[in-house]
Amino acid sequence: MALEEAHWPEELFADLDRTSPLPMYSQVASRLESAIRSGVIPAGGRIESEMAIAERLQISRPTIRRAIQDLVDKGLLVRQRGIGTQVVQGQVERSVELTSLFEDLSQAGISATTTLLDHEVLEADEDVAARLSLPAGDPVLHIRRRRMADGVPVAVLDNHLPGEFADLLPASLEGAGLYQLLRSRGVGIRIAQQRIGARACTPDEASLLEMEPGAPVLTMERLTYDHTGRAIELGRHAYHPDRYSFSTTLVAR
Amino acid sequence: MALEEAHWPEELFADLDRTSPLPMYSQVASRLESAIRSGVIPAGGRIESEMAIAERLQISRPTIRRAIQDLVDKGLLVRQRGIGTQVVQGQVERSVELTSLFEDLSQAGISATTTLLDHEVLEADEDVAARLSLPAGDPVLHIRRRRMADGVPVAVLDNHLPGEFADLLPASLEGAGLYQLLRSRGVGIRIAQQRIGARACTPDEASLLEMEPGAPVLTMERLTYDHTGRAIELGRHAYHPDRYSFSTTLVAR
DNA sequence: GAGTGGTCTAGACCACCGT
DNA sequence: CGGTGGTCTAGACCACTCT
Repeated sequence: MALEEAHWPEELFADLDRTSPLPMYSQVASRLESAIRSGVIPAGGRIESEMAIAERLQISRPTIRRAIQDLVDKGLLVRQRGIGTQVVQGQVERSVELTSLFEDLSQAGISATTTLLDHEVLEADEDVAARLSLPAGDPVLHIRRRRMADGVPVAVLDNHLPGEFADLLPASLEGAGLYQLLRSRGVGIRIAQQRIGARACTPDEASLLEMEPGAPVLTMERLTYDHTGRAIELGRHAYHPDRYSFSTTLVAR
Repeated sequence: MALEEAHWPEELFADLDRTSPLPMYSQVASRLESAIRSGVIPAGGRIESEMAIAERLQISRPTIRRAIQDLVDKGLLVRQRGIGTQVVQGQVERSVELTSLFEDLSQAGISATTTLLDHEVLEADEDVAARLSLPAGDPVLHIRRRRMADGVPVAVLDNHLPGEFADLLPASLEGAGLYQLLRSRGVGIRIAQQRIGARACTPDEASLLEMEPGAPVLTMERLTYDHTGRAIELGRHAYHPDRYSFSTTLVAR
């Protein structure tokens, strides 16, 4: 039985721009990705070989290879030596990148609002200090917020940050996401280690999230690092499980 | 203030083997990783430049670059153009790769045992069929298991697989992990899309997991694909939240 | 044997950072 | 300015699969 052959419309790579600040591998990957997501290249179908694409686009094989590898790492493509490269079957899920809850909601077209519940500078206890790679007793900013989506409470967010962020204004924290504020100060989140679990909600959370006391909440503890590898933020969050969940896609190397 | 300089013991890369079936980039990466995890290269410290390592090891820069990039993707290193490459601060967490619960437990030195609760061949309903990319009505194997760790119940695992796996023996399902059985049949899991949430447990789950009725459970729905991109398994699992949680580390690209 | 992806090489130019 | 990582090239050899 013959595998589906790949014949792509010529326009697919029509607007590649060698002078663009975007790297060529990125341009090729994004065009391939949209062709896959739109079904132009069908699920289960084979794509052309690396050499064939390289020759067609007049781009070297390593560059094409990198574009394809990026999509393999995203879980859209699968490769087999001696066979070729195929599109993964089944609908492709848009995976959660490293984003904040605020950005997740905004991107879904949902208006997110925030209520600031706590905003104080404390001396770091041993646990928080160790997580943030600070000496115990150093000042840390502690904030606690409630996040609503379209008027419905979704999560209670509890965060600790190094003392130098103590000047984050309460007003600004109600108007934007934390990562957004940090980015505007030149601090980009690069790495996040997180642990996801569940427990019964506290009485406090029950009233904030408008749940029955003792009802389940989804919890996430997240430690984030910036582009220099420095610990920036420790978050302990509780989510209303009917209104939020975590999606990821894993790819074996 | 001077940044910590990197002077590595000469033995670090002593046993690199060009004739090994393991690629050079993999050998270099694993040695760098253990040097970081063991503290030989301290947290926050800078490593040598790509060119310096390449010259020292007599390996080309692209190969060294790939080794380093693998560790960046794992969240162990951070790179800045014009500056160099540094180790991320804070203790490095061993992140969850694409593994099954059974393997997770085994690797932690915990003895995992399984009780088979259900084992039947059904006609796929529309939902299951769509997820597995099968026509509705096709036969599918449905299994339900309870997983114990050191004699304590940890999770209830509910799975659907394409009908061709209907010959998986009940006995073998009690003695090994599902992925392990599939691998021994030549089916390797390559991609997993998963959604993690929480809810109150059912009465059935309460007795199986030895919990109070209505207590919170951590849930995961996972759809896995093999190396050819074909959907292999749909899992719906419920975990005792005091005995299991999910850890991941995300890296921005 | 022909074609595929997996690895590796030896260069090149660039953008960016520190001094 | 020299050094760093980011991108790109044009080859090469290999292991593997299908015919």
